[in-house]
Amino acid sequence: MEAAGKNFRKRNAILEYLRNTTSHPSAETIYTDLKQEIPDLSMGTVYRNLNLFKQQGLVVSVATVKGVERYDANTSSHVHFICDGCDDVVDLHQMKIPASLSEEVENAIGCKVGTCNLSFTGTCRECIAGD
Amino acid sequence: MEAAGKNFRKRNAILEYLRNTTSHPSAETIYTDLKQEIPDLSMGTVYRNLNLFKQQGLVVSVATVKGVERYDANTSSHVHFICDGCDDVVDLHQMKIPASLSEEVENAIGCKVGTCNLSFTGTCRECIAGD
DNA sequence: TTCGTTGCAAACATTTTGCAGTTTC
DNA sequence: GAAACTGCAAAATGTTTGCAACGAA
Repeated sequence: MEAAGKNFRKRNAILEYLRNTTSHPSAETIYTDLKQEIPDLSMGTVYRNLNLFKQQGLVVSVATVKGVERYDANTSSHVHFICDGCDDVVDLHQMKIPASLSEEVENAIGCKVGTCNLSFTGTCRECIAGD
Repeated sequence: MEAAGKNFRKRNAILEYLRNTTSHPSAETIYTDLKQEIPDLSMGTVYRNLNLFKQQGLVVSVATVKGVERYDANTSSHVHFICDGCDDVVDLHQMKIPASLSEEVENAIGCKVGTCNLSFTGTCRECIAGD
């Protein structure tokens, strides 16, 4: 796959894990889940690869919830709801961010915009019910 | 000021500091700056009071930039631009978030929305110039 | 053999906390 | 004296990194 690449089993497993979920997991969650199929996986590998993916633009960090970074392989900018109760991060695909907003920001302060992030926090339906 | 309150000198200094700036400082920045007028200030006090203010709704955390939380005494929801180069967080008062968006989210997934956060990341004018 | 990837554990940075001392009422 | 605030330092938490070992070309 890559120029001088080798031994990608774990790297690919981490990327696949992220591509097959919409739950915006933390490094810890990825590690714990993958550990079951790959017992000799280490946290260092998870973090190293997550940072690599971020550099390559394959993965973005969508939020930091209570001090913990959350990752997403869906890199197109979309809207999130973050529950203060259960820390769930859910996609709101039905809502769109007008691309024109980024230009508006660039014109306003003369910057170059890379990403745009819109998120809501509050209490999710389950946490309201469970009280 | 408060029911059984006492000895608010440092607490008030921290809150005033936040109210007199638009720079969205970190706990560390607040500590370092205030330390000059209050030499016997400690980080514990800064963190303890920031968390208290958050609980009371006097202060919000607007972002986590490179693992460091950033605070703002302007609790009305507004838009931010975060520079990847110098980590500056700047207000974009000219842009407004329609309040109707929160309702839209609540209707979409049956949650209760508390806050709404819109931010852009990229490179600020100074960092573009300085390269 | 060479070079990238990994496990492990130590290092690091940020934030929280326990405790004893101080201040205000 | 009671209750709240604070300094200090230790602890807790999340993340990064050095190093030796491993695996694929």
